[in-house]
Amino acid sequence: MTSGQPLPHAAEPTLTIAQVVDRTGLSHDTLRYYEKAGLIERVGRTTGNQRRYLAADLAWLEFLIRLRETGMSIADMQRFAELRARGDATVPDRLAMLREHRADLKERIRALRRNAAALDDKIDHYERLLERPGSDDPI
Amino acid sequence: MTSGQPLPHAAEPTLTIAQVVDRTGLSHDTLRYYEKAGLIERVGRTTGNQRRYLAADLAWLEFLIRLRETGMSIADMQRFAELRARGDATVPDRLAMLREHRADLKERIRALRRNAAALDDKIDHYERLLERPGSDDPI
DNA sequence: GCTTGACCTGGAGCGCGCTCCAGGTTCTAC
DNA sequence: GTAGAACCTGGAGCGCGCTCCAGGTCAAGC
Repeated sequence: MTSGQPLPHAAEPTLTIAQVVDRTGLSHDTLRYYEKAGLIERVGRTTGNQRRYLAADLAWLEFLIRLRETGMSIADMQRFAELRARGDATVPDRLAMLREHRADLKERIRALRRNAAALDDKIDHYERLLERPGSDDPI
Repeated sequence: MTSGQPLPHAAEPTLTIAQVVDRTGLSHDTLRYYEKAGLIERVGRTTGNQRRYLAADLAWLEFLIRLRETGMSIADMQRFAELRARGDATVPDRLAMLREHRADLKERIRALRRNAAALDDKIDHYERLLERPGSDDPI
């Protein structure tokens, strides 16, 4: 039986801000901005006041990045982070937010696919225009 | 044989800016901004200097809206509009732009779908958390 | 003719999501 | 101990895509 759980009181490995920049692709400034904005709870510091990120911080950042990439605003991410900070009692609210975000996202994906199809048609039109020049060029 | 072509010298019907606002969903200010930015060629005016849009203007605006909805920047739309203004010789360039835009768009759609799937997983996680409270809540 | 609402212009302002800066502190390697 | 890199803070600035404003002109209905 291997030990899968972290040892209690074992010093958890931490990451400097530069390491988090490397792993997430976020900039130093964005990481500080997210912290200042309350998207991420105040990260632990060394005695010299330098940030040290835990694996859990990284996982949360990666989740935030996913929310951002799917078009969630900073304001909504702030709401979500605030709910999360209030603990398990807010799980239903968080679930509702995620479900709504997912519904929006899927609708946006559908709209993009419709637009992509229309773009395909426009491209076909231009291709025909190249083959048979002199036809009308409405656009 | 019905006459499918517009009669030469027939007064083409025109639209006021308010009518174009209604049909496109763009605001007065956005329409003026697009014209100032060169996205749309200077629209015809009445003797009193008020804009009158032609059906072709509307079609072009609708195309611009599609480009915008698929994430094209104003700067790229300006490039496209400029090529269009230079005439048929630029069709190959326009086609290249549209093909590249389509490739970007399809990649973004794929990324969104991946993120949507991950969001589904996260929602499943929260749903299980609601059913069996007390489990770990990593996020 | 008058009123009222639609329209015109140039330019300033705004909300978003960062990004940059100045000036100082801390850490690491030698 | 020291140099140089990494890090800290508050706050200003920026690029994008509009949006608003002031101060005027024009048009349609009575």
